[in-house]
Amino acid sequence: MSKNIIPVYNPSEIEPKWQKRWEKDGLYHSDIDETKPKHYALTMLPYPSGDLHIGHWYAMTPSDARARFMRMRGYNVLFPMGFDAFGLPAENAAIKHNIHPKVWTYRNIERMRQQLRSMGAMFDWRREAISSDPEYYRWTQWFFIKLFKHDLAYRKKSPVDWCPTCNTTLAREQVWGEDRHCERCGTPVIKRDLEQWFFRTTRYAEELLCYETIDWPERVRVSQTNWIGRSEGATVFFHTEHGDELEIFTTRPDTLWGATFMVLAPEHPLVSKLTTPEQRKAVEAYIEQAVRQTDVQREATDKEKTGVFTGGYAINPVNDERIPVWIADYVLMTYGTGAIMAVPAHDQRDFEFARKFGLEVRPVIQPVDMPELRGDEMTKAVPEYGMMINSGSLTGTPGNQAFEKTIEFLESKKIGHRSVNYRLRDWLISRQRYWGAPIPIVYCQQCGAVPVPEEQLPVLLPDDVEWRPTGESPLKLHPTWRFTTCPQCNGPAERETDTMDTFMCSSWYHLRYLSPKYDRGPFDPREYDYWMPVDTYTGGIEHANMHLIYTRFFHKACRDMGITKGPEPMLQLRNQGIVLGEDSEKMSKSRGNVVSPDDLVQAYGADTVRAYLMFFARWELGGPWNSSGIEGTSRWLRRVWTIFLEEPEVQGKATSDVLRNLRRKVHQTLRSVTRDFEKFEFNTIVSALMELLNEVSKAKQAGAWGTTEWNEATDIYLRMLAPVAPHISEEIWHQLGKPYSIHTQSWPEFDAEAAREEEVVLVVQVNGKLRDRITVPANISEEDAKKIALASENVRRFMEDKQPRQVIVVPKKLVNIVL
RNA sequence: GCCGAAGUGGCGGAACAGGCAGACGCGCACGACUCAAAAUCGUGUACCCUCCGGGUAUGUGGGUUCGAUUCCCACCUUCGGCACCA
Repeated sequence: MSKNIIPVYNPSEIEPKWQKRWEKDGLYHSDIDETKPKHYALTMLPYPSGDLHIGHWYAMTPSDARARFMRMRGYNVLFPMGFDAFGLPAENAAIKHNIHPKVWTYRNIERMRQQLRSMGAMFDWRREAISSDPEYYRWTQWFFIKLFKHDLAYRKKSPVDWCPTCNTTLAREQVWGEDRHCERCGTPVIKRDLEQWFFRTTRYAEELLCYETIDWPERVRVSQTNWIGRSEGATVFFHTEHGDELEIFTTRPDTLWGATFMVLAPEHPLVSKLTTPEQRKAVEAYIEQAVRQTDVQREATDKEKTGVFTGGYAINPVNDERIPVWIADYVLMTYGTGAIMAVPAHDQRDFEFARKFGLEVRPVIQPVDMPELRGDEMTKAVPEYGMMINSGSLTGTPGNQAFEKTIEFLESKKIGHRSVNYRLRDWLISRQRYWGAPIPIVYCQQCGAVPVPEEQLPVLLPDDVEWRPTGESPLKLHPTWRFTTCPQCNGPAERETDTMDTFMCSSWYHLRYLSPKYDRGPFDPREYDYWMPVDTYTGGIEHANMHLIYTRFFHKACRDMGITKGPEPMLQLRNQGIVLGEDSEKMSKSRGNVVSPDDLVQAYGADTVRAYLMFFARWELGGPWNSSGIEGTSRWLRRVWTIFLEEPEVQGKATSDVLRNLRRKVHQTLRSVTRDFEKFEFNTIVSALMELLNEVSKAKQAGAWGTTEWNEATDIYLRMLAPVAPHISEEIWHQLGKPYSIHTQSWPEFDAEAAREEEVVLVVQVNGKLRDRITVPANISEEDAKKIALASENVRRFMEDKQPRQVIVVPKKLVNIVL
């Protein structure tokens, strides 16, 4: 029975109340403050699809909690939010519902702003940036021109991946899976030969492999390293019989003497010249079918090798041998030089090809532990290193020197050199779609591709377009937009009608947040100097090889152009996992397993949803949703409410032991919660707070209410709760008459003395098996611990009068008696 | 095939530095309150046995160690990524 009647915990009343108050007071405004250390906490910005998904909550609320924690620890924290608002879904919705992409997008943004506000996150909305605003994409275009002027953007005709459903080209990173499907819609892509704009990401391949200055998860670093795909080897110059240079890349220069033929990609420019009249028909037929095939068919690894002899020959520069030149689709035009030397004895692919077409297999490497290799008897290639044989002057070179010696040989003869190749390609940024930032280039018959002068930016996206997809850029179909005059010669000219990949917009949004209204540059340099780099970046792992490579490239390119500073844009990265449906499947409307955060907020309140999202799984792993589990966090917050607000009948009667134990538990929890916030271990933060509440509740029953210890416990508890559940903590804080706002309070001070244990439970083992537990003073000596353990009746029973061979004492933990 | 992550009660998960396996929560069972139910509060809850007291358990099999969920080796399963990259 309580003395006072308190109102029930009603989140739907207190949450909007405090959200309005915080907004009105500008509680979460972050401004430059040189007196405090800064902390730029960034969470990946959402695409305005129309509804905030539980996945957004899962990504954002723990990030918010941690940003709040950092703020309480004395940092001046910037935690902004915005929208990645250009992109295909807007156009698809436009087509489906006959609504303008712009109207659709901005309507969604408005709705999502409301949903985001319901989280009670500490977003500084003054810094909101929307990538489809002209004042934003003006600077996206400005960056494009900078890259263009520094030779980091170029236009090239090349076979590119085309999604027939989305009617646009895709960057390589946007083509996924074994069947090479479109990242967005799942349609297998096809190849088209198109003039497209690229950024020279490959120029930064080497630097992108260095992660020394950043604290990023291993799995992201490994994934990027694999994506970049560095290979060390040699470039070697072969020649055709006609004297044309035929450059190849190999990772095994030591096998050069075993090259018995060469293979070119069907698209290789020298194919036509090499082909003899007798072979022309067969070669052309092969090329035609290769082009017709999808990449899926062509690049299937289990497919039998196919190819055609060109009739032409090349000269191997190491031994002047004349070897036949073939074409085959297992050689890709997009890697290396599109041509290889084939060494069937030591490369499995070349081996399969040679066997199928009856070409010579000549071993030139003899591993020590293998019987002598004979080309006509081998059943598979031998890729291991070994002693060089049949290799002219290098014959006899041992395996561990073969690579280096051959490179020295090539360089001294000037027929090749050491080189490094990357799997990474240049970033294709052209999109044949409407709803994106127009590429600010004008084509003039006299002057060629001319960048739009900076003072004329932005190149505005017209509203009156036909956005029905035709395979052409919608802007091309606009009656007037594309026609303009050349900024250089004033002659008639046409605008580029492709728009930019939206990953371009999201490569620099963290900079626009700094000063979204700034109009003298993409960002205010004062803000940049104070806030950058981003200290903590949180978001989905799916961006490991896309956004997170692009944004690093972008930063490094800008650094070299004098726009940004430092080696990296984001110092610390942490990824959350994915929340699956209750059926353990990916959430989707068609499966009917979508969890709506709005419904949950209505039923339980934002604080409960936040706490449950932190509690229910390890953040970096995610997992299936469990709708009954949320009852636990809901119950917990209701108990927090009554335990701290409801005055009990029993007061001030607690024994000193009870109070000492309460203090100890409070400070032990403070230690673990602090540590877990630092380590992004949100689930144990919530469980530690639940555990402490159980202790607090017992102390209350034992009469602790009203004591100094009780007041300290309340104060520390609410401060620790504040980042997790910002509304209820503010409300209780307020009702207890403490000064507004709890969110501007500092993080509690840890008292090591209070947290200290005076007694510990000593575990006693005999031969490693638990036989007794004895409570002893924490500062017991090893000798005494040993004595007490040996005196235990239970222990004596299992010792069977034997003498211990060894007694291991782990201070404050255990005694193990080994017989 | 290659690379990465993960396998712990009925379920989500915890275990900081090699030292009590299963914290915290869900679920379930029983009890209190109630005319009753909900809510709330309390107690219990890995499995097996001969239930006093033992034994067995962290995907599987080995190893190191007084002692292994934790370290090492081999393997299995699930998930994610890459895939003829010369």
